[in-house]
Amino acid sequence: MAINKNLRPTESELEILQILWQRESATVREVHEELSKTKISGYTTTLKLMQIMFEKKLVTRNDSAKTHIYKPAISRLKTQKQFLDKMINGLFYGSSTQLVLQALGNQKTSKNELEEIQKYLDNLKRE
Amino acid sequence: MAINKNLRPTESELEILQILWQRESATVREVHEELSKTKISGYTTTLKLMQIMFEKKLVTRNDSAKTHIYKPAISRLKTQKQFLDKMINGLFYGSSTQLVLQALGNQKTSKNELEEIQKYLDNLKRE
DNA sequence: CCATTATTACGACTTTATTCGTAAGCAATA
DNA sequence: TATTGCTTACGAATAAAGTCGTAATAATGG
Repeated sequence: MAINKNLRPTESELEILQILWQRESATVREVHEELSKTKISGYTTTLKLMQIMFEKKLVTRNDSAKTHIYKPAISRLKTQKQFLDKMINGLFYGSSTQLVLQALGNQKTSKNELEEIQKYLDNLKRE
Repeated sequence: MAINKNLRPTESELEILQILWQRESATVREVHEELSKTKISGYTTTLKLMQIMFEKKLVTRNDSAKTHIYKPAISRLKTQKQFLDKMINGLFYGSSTQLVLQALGNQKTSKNELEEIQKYLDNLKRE
């Protein structure tokens, strides 16, 4: 009876969470508009997804007005960590260093960003 | 008729690929033994998965002998990159730097590893 | 007050992923 | 040669994710 399976958001749910994290809160309509910029699907699809997310407690909602207002119920950081860990273990043989090197190599990273990372590394080394 | 959808390996498929990348090649039995260390499922499940992976061209196989021998058909690096990119875009708003900082913060990283990363960063900056 | 529009609720269908049972064949060996 | 065991092939059941149609209801404007 689904007591409390540790829920990982699915891919579609993640897209919706991304929007909610950015906007703090949003209606189904607003989320759907945003999603429509990059993918096609019906309004009721978005609605249904958000209702399911509510049941899973991935979002909260204020239903005092007819048009409900949704907010994320899980934190962006915690979710990122969850997925990062899965990826490190599932694809990088448990080595976060490998993942970091890959990530830096893949993308173009600006000099400023590189220095930001170096500063961060210096701090880490001091601890 | 499934011409050539760009196939992302599923979670189970990734587990199998991990093993194949490590061993270079393996039989279904060998993969299954390895998987059994960390999860329970029947032999034919592993078999079926690997057959599907063959259809999807995620692996190749030598079926000249009765017991087929499987090899990965996609590279570890390419696959890591594929998933990294998806993650950066889908969860880190396109910023690989954010992902890197998160990853370093999450896990315990040894001093040696930190220095390895720094060396790598120095090289990157020079380019 | 009535017609129109927007919203939620709900159920059903589709597709993809995972799991396994069963049948058939081969190969070693008693 | 029978028997046993390991292998592949295949189909089907189950589960999970995503999609949408339809109905009911609330809100709004003439």
